[in-house]
Amino acid sequence: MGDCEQCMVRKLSALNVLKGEEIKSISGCKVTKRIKKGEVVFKEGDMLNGVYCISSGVCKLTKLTEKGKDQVVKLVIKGELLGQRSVIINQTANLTATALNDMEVCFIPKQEILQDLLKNNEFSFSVLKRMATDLKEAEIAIVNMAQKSVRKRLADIILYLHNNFGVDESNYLKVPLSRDDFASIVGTATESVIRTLSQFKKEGLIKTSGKKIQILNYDELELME
Amino acid sequence: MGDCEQCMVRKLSALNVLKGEEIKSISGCKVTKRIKKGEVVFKEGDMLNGVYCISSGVCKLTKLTEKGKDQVVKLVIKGELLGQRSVIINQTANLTATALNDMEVCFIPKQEILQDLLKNNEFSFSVLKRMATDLKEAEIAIVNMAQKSVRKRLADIILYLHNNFGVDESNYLKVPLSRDDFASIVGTATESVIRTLSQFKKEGLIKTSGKKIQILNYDELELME
DNA sequence: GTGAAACCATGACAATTATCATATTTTTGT
DNA sequence: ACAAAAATATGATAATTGTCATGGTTTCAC
Repeated sequence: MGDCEQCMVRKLSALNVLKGEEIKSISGCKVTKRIKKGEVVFKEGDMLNGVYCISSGVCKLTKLTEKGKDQVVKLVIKGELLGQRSVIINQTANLTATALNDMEVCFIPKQEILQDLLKNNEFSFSVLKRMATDLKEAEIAIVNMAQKSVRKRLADIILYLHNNFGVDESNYLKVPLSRDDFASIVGTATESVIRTLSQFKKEGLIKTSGKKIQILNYDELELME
Repeated sequence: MGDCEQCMVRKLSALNVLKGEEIKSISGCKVTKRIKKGEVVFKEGDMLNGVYCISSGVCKLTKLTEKGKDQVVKLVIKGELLGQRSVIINQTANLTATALNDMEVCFIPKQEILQDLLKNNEFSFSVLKRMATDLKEAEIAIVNMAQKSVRKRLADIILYLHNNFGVDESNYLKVPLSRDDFASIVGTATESVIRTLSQFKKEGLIKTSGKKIQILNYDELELME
């Protein structure tokens, strides 16, 4: 149960602009939770009683399609808030949040956040800016989904994982995604992912070891049309 | 040059929560513009000096892909603000706005909006709620792009146009989209749109007259998988 | 009104992606 | 360590979608 005032993660998030009093208040009512890999933080349709500030770990936000498949909409990382949108518009969650590795999150009750939003203009402007950025990214995602091939979308997500989540000591991507996860990010069949990764291997773009992936030719992945 | 205080369109928008003083100030500095069908309001990459409040007409927001195609991200209608995101995060426009029919818009300078956002908490919370809703819709669009067939996406947009923009006296869709526009909304080739519309005609789902489209079987368009 | 330009339509074919079947490998629980 | 379960891999084939070519229609400026 750390002190929010000192928390480095908070300083990365929209909560960074909160003042002493507000932070003390959050410190007093927040609840720290550990979430294991594969566990669900909240589900599409849940009414959220607060937001989650991610301290460590990575989480996927998915939406269930009519065919019963999951589609990943966004990967979320330390320093981002989960569930803020549902709290702001007071609706049930639009997406399901599932941990991709072990996570630590701080749960902050809804009324605490709403109170700060209404009182502290700098804070609501800060949340507004984050949301504007999220919206911009979502728009880009729409265009990519609509216009890029499965092959290119898969190359893109590999590069994205490399750039945003880094590599381990032997240069393999850190985030452990299954072929199924890749499929639901790219929006394609699992077999298509497997086939395309095999193709990438043949072309010397990547190499794999079990489910781990290492980039061999960054530039060509990026330049792929 | 109407008076914003009385403006019904403003009352539909996020500007509805502004108070007397603020509205008078906007009334004094806003500029009303007429934009003809096909004209560009602003272009991807432009630095916007304000936001546009749409009084009448419909406009498409597009993004240019690497292949040089336009992808429609959103259709925007009376009562919505254009360019708010760019103004809030102080970046160049991410999308191009083009009039689909003759439009009337009110241009409100950036500093006016920013000043109100920083001073009036109710206003920034109102904008925040709108943006949260936009984000939710964008997420749904990502899932639809990823998971639905061209055939279903085309059916969806026809239903959307019917529900949101209505029909004329002979039941044809009011918004005049070309096959090209449909293609860049659905994210497919123009020929695929034409073919699929022909298919819909054969199946008795729609009928056409020139470029105008009329829905004959709403339910089946909706139930299509 | 008329000719040019833009738009719509369809065929033929190629490329991409999905689906189903069936091995093989890796991971996991005990 | 070992069996069961899950995940990965690959082939065969079908369905969807894209591309190129070509011709007919509508729209619009003059």
